[in-house]
Amino acid sequence: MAKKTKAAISPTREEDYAQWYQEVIKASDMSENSPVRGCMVIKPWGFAIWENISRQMDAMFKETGVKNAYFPLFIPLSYLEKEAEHVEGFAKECAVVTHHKLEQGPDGALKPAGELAEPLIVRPTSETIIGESMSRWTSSYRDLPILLNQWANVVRWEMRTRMFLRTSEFLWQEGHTAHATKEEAEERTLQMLDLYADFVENWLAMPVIKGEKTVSERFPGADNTTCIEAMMQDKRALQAGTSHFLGQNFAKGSDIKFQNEDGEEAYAWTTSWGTSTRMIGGMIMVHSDDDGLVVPPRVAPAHVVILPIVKKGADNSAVLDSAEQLRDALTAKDFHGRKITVEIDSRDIGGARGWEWVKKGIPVRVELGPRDIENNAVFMARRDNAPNEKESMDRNHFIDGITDILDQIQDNLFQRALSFQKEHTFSIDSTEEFYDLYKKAGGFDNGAFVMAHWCGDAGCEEKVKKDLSVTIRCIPYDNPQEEGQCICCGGKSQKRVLFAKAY
RNA sequence: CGGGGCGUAGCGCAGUCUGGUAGCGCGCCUGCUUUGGGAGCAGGAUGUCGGGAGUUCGAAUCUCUCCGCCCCGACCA
Repeated sequence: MAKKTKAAISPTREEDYAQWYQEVIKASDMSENSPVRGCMVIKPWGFAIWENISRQMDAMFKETGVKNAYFPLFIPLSYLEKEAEHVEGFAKECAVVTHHKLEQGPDGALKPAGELAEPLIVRPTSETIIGESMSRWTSSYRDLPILLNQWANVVRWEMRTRMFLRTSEFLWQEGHTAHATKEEAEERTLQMLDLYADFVENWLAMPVIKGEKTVSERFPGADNTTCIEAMMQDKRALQAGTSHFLGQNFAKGSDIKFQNEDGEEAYAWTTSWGTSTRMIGGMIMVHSDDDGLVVPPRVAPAHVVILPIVKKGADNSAVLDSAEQLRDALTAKDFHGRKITVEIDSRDIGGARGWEWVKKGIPVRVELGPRDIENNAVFMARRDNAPNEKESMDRNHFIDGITDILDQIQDNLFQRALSFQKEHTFSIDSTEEFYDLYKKAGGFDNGAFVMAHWCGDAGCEEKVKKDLSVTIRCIPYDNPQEEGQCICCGGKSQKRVLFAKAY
């Protein structure tokens, strides 16, 4: 008799959320720690999710006229100094290259040699080096706008790292645009924010709240930072993407000038916007459960796993042939621009086989044995249902309906996450109630998203942060103008903002 | 970077206090029996005990030092 285990992942979310997160990643075989501090190895199952994310986002960017380019990994140290706030924001966490070769000492050990005249930093973000190019490419208003994106790795020497959420090196895309007018740049900033929200909601099935950062939370050097914030299952917020209106700050720093229609010299208006492998961390924390990873079908590495019921020593060729035919019938179909991807796992390892796929979060599992073949049926389980919830289905119905099933799972995951977010979002007007809610927050229960009034004063923002470790995640666009009193000082406020504990 | 915990087989851990042959469970390999949701029995393989230095006849165990991981903070473009 099999041992009874309630959940495939130990500890459960409730028992130890941080540890659960680590275990989900390990059990799903997405990634692992590397020998390099703070850097992870992304394994095929994890990288396939990133490939699906980047393929789709890339197509969406291009639909808006953005073109891809590539800029160097190394940035001259002096470039970082071009924008004052930018230096302040980044200098402390940069990897610096000071030498260009190694020499073997008498003891055989390799030592850096050949010191560089000017040190290079490994890019933490590329505004400054892309700005340098843009300044040379821009002389007339006819050269604008410049709409660029690059898929790249960046390095930020973080003090505390967590897989996918914050690693020293991470993969991302960074868009950089330059425009002739302020209005056009602001429009682009919001256009990309909307694109991010669209992608994250429809592909990662994560509901988000769009808004603007407060001054203290802005990107260093930006005039405005917009973001999308999502709620994790521990009720903490995760920023899933940002889009910045940089004003003319970087244009002035990098000398991005052009002559306008009146023949006058003007600085360009620039934007930058980015999303990273951090989205995968968010996806894990929004959808996964105590049985492991749950991946939305649209970004899943594979959609279906077929588990043929094989007997050791017996002639399994009929079952295996039937499995291959089923795979061929499924892979002939398209699902949102990608062929249905099918795995066949015919290992003879008993029930552990099915659990492995549960833990990997594959959307659909299909058992196929002699009885099913006799009845022209399949035994199907969905990852958005309990692991033991399975149904026998007519094989042809299954094949014809597979894209509908996947769409249902995708939709179900989104609706589930949306309900969760709504259930844990409150409007609060009483300071006491606000403090009570967050004072007991920790571990699995980090309170809620709270929509509360804020007077706009940085001191109030700071006080709440100091008292409760709760920050203003954003000033949501969807919140209406309304009279109210600041949750901290009682001063006048025109709008509710989003408070939460954050990752 | 501050506080705490930890590092022993692929994974999870005991052994460390009190120095004396390297252990357990799972996994893996082989065989037989099983098989529609984490199988059973038997046999077997696998270790620079995180690295370095020291104390000692002898170090996983004691001392120093470095590295890494996890948690809580600070920081987080």
